[in-house]
Amino acid sequence: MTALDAHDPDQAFQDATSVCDWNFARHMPATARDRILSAASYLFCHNGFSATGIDTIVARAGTAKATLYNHFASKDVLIEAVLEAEGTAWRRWFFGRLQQVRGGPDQRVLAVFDVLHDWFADENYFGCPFINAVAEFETGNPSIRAAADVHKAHLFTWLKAAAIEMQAEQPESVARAIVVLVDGAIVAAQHARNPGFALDARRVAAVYLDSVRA
Amino acid sequence: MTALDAHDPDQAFQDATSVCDWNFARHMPATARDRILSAASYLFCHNGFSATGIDTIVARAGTAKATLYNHFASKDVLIEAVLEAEGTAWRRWFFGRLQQVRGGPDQRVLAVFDVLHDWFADENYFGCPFINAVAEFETGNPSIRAAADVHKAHLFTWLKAAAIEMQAEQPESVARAIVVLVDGAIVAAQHARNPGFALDARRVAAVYLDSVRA
DNA sequence: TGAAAAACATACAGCTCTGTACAGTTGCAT
DNA sequence: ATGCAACTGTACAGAGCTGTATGTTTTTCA
Repeated sequence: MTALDAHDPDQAFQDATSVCDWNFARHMPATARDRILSAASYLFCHNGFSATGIDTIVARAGTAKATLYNHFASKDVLIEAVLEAEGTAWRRWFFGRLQQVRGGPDQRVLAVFDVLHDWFADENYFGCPFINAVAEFETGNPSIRAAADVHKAHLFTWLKAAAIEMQAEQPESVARAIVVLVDGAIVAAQHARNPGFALDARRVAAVYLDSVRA
Repeated sequence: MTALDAHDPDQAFQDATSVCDWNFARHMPATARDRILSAASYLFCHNGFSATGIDTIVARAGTAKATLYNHFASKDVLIEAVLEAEGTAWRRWFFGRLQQVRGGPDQRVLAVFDVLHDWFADENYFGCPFINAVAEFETGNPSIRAAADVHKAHLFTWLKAAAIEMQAEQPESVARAIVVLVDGAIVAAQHARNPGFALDARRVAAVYLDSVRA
């Protein structure tokens, strides 16, 4: 850990500024609140939620501990705020990329896995923060599960709309199938540190979508 | 938490004895070492690794703390031992179930998702311990990742053998695809608390296997 | 039966972590 | 310029957690 040289904010955000920008922590944050959110997000994703202490966060953010507790009532509240900020930024990036795709609904669904591939290839990819949070707080904090539910609902809704557009007979069933492929790619790529699982998932999705086309 | 009444070992294992037996913690353990492993496994899976303290483990196991440290040098060593024991028991159950399946290799691969469904339906299902452990110790303890790799390698090898048997052109590619579906089903079922995702994954796998049959 | 090994109960040392207190400093708007 | 709000730096209280020490009781096995 380099908690000491991270005392300088410029230094702290240097290694987080590269490749693509799915992570809101990439943008040099102006306010102290944003610096805290950004530092916490980086550390939570790298080292886990419980394993990351408040002192490490404020050291990386370059703020005083009192400032953190002025903005966030407790570590749990901070975790929820990080998940919400990270989720919002990720969805903006993800669905923004998908909006640029030309082609029919099935092409758009297949593009999901291309965008995932870019995500997985990032050096700062350590799995989906929501999946990791649910894994860590299994039966502990219910509001963390709720945040994950909201996040996953966005993807499900998008997929179901695409399935309807491609006139699938059971659009919810199609959406669930693609969700399984997305979650599986996320976890497999995280474990193997190999973005290629996105393309494996894509192959399967292509075959599957062929079978449900009206 | 019922750490107090769990002082009685019989009581402690009562709520863990039901349905099916993928979990070695189900069997009333004889030795103190097994009781510790079993209690730790239960608590780690329910509440997470960091969130579970040594005192809670020995309270549930009904042993003295010194006994725990006689058998396991540290909490990290205990975590590794739990993962190994849980992984061994799970694989014995899982592949044992698959060995009873009649039919060709594709029928055997599809049966994977039926067995997963039974796993997901268990009231003590809280996701795959290895996936959860990697999520929690992302960059922390390398030997935990190694244990997860070993576990996943067993499944991959089994799937690849089945793919070879069904004369797929690229058996490794087929195995990776099924791994994605398995991981996805595990995570989706864990998040939604809905075992049905195993059947969604199965539908997709059936279509996919049709497409790769020689 | 009797000695050795294992397990038990309890207390506690040492450390880390969360969250608070407080006095001093900066920045900004009117 | 001045007042206000936000931020800083440091210290510390309180709790919890890991791991150890010690003396007693139970189990094992020859």
